Amino acid sequence: MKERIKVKANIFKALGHPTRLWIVEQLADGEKCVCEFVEAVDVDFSTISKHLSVLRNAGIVDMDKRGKQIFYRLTLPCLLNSLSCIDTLLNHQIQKQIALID
Amino acid sequence: MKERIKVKANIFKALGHPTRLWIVEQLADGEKCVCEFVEAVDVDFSTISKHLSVLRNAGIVDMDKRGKQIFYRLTLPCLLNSLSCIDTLLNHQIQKQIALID
DNA sequence: TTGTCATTTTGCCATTTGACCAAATGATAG
DNA sequence: CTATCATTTGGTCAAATGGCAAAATGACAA
Repeated sequence: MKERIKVKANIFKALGHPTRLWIVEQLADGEKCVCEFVEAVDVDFSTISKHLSVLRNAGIVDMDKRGKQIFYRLTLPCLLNSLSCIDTLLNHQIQKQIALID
Repeated sequence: MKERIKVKANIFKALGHPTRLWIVEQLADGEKCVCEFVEAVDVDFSTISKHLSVLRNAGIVDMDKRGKQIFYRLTLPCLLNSLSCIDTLLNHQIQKQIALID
């Protein structure tokens, strides 16, 4: 009961960083190699690796080693689709921020 | 695009703390007074208050002042219902943890 | 109005946790 | 062995957490 909510909060926490959320969204299309992430983001190689390990520990992604490269994929592809309410919330937030600028 | 993902990550981050996630789940039934949270959790009044402000800033809850008390409610009640995939993920995680103990 | 109590938020401080880079280590292909 | 791809470790700086005390806010009585 208490343990359950901790594990669940940990899943959300893992998604609660722009770079990690971006990685997860990239994986919506299918698996990707670590090197692809590194090319696209302007941070150190080790930083991406660390973010991937956070996602792994939260159980959001799985890894698959093939040859020299390591490929990551979502453990549950439904993850992003099921968050439509979060998107509604997001749109509210964006509107609010725009209102603040005006 | 980049701003969008930051705001979205912030919503997840807000949900990524056991106490805050617990609060959000309590609000599934409807609005609650701050004092009700404090009674149920063994932390300082100010700690709950701060968690509530994090949820407010993320746009997850709204507040409503009535008399001496302040009532909080979910801005979008769909929030909890739409997270079924997270629950599946959670069950996987729980199973994994149980497996580690055995 | 003035004072007081109850409810909640804020400010300040100490501790912990998280993020990032750089260097070191591990694993695998050629 | 060497080169390549990825993770781990160490150190440093920023952010999050939580407790305590003080400040706001509103209700209510004198």
